[in-house]
Amino acid sequence: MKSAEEDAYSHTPNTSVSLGKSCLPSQYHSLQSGPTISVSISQPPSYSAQNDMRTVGYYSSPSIHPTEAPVLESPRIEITAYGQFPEEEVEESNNLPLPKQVNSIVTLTLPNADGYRDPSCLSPASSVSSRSCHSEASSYESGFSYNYENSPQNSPWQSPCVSPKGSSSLALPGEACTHAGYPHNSPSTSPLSSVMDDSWMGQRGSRPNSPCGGKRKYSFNGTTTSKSPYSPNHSPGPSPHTSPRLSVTDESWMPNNTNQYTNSAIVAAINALTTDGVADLGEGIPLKARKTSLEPGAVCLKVEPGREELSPGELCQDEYSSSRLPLKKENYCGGLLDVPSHPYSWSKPKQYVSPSLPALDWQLPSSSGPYSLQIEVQPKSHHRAHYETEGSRGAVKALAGGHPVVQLHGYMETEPLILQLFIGTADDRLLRPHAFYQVHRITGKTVSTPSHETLQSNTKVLEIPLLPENNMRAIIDCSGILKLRNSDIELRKGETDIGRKNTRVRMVFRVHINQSTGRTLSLQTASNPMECSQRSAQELPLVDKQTLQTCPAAGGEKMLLSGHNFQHNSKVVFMEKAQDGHHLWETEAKVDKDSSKSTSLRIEIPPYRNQRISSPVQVKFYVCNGKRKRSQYQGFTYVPANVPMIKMEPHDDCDPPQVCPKHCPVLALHPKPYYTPQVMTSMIPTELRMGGAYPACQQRLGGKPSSLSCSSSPSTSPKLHDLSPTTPFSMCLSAGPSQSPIPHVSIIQETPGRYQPQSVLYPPSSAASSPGSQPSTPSTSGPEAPFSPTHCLTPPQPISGSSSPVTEQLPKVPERGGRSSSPTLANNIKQEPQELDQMYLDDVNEIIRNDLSSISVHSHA
DNA sequence: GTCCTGGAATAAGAT
DNA sequence: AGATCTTATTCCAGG
Repeated sequence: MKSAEEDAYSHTPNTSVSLGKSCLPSQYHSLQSGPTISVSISQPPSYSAQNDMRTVGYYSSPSIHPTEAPVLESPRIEITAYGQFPEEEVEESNNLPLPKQVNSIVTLTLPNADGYRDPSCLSPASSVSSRSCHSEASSYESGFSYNYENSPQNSPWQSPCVSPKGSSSLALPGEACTHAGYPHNSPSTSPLSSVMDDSWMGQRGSRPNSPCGGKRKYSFNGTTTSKSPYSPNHSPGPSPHTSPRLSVTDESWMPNNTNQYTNSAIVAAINALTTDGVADLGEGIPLKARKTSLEPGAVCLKVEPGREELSPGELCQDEYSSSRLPLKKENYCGGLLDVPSHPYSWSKPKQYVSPSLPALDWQLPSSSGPYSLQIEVQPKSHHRAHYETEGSRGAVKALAGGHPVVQLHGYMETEPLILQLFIGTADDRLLRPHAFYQVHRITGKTVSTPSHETLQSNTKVLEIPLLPENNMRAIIDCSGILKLRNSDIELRKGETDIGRKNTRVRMVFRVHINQSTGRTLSLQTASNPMECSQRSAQELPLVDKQTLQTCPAAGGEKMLLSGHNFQHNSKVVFMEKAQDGHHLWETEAKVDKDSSKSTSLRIEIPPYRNQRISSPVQVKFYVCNGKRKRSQYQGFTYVPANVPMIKMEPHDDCDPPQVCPKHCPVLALHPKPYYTPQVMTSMIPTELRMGGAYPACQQRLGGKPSSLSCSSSPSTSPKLHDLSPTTPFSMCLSAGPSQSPIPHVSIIQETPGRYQPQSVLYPPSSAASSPGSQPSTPSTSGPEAPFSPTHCLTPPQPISGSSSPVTEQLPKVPERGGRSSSPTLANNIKQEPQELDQMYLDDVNEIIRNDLSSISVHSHA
């Protein structure tokens, strides 16, 4: 079977896929013996499949072509969808589960056969994990490799910001399998999947490692199979065993990349054609995630009745989700999930009625004018996230017991607001929704804070009321963290981050304040990083705080490190790396073992290798408990002995400002020094707002406000993001070419092994929506491209607004191709590192150095 | 019975 | 290619 299967995938030049509800299983199986996959959807979906349809439409779009696949030589999969929605109709087909078109044929061109399948990537039937296949494919395709070396922990912090180039043909088999296996989308309940599993993975171990085969053994039992495999509604699944989890990689997770017609695309298309509302319920949410909140038979996210009252923002941003919602509720969630009664009524109109809210990956300020969103009580640095296969592991707690607390200061209105919470990344790149973790709503007796779960661009967002009577303060005792399987996420098209060792997250809070001017002010703040893995939490040292940020080159000063898992024999190593990642210097600091505890280490700053430095030098240090048990890098700066205090600009790597700790205690306590880029970036919007254009160096310049250095939140940016209804985010999409005279801003971020410049582009509108405008980042438009347009166009305001100077929001360039589905995505293009040749890199660095230099000089002056 | 947790077994991956 | 160490996931069991 396996061999046959592989064969089919490997050698079949043309694959015709027709999705058919009833025949899928068999059809799919036929695959094993034949080169042709014929899956037909003969039955109109009885669920909302807009997403899927959209996806399909996207894929079926004739204008889209895999950039890398030679059409003539590529294997082709023809999807004959009966009842497929035309792309244009998808959006308005909320209530049109039935196909408006029949026999639409989607022809997907795959990379040529050779590259199309990696011998090592076995079919689902094989025991080879798709993950490995996929991962390999991804890396391979991306042309990058993860260099964990750069980080003591091999951290994810360095996940490459590379967009997949598209064809992960290698993964095709697996994905195809996966999807084919769940033609009906109802991942969680689809009996088909069970069938598939049984027949395909029966040999596999209980551990699903791959999306392809990832199924728990218990799901193999025949009972899992439901009688009505095809209808989510029928989802038999009373038994939890029913599809414990399906591959997260369902179409919903697949970003649509223009140039990614790979297996993923195909699978996505297939799924789209066959998926029912269930699947897309959590379009971005892994089945399991949905499962957590579902009762048997209900395959959906915790969509409470109140869900209907999606915030405008949501509606706007996730038009698809909003459109789907009704269906979902009606079909699957109605009455199943009730929100605990709370004083706060979710049905209450949301305060932020702005049609367009900033995408989750946009960098927003934590304060503006009188308003300031602050995390009064930080969450513990460790929180073991639960898998979909596990029960909840409870709400995130605060270090001193209790739960995190967030408060909006400066808000004097009487209108309640909504506090949004989602799980963001904690690496040294721009804050963005974490691909491998999702916020998980906790309910129960112990939860005092009402919450409401929504979905925004594939990211679950918890909405919590901020009430004036509570002083706009909210106790976050309703938020847990769900871990998605790496293999599932990594298979998502456009996803460039890797899950392995990418276990740090931050809780990101947002609030949207409607101002009298009619504008909406969006503020955001992020918590300190939290380690979410069991092992890491137990073994890896973690530095939460450091009492010093800088010290004279002579060293000798004492610094107290606060954190976790410090050991008696913990070592603290200071080191310096060159831009190319080479170690320039490394030395061990003296640890005062007598005064050190598991949560604190007192060390003596070692002298810098060069006592005659004329300018501050950025170095790093980490705590080491032994081989492979190192903390993340912590930033530190050596300053010239005779230079008392300098408000330095970031180094080439854009590290945080080097402010003498003694002069800025707050900063000194700041646990994470590596967020400057975000802040800097966040500054841009203001510039744009003010004048439209901003100098390329503005980020560097603007990023240094003292407030920044003392900001309690790494992700917090000092600038205001004033949203105006008239300037919907979407406008970025249609932003006139006349804007952004200087659309290109470069910043340097540390990446594995070296410092790499990142480019943030604010291309003209045309570029934004034009695939071709994003040469280096297919993923940019990829994952969510299909949705983006809608999203952007959703704003009630005429796009004319787009002609106005770019949005005030600073669209952060999504670093994770698959993540941001925001329309802005299209506008913001992050050039992939690989796109920059060293020469360019050098040039950029040089320029920045010069700028910084001069700035420093001015500072001194 | 459902949550929460803490631990740990085990497979997949990385060295 | 095999051994060994890590990390990711799944399971268990107790409160």
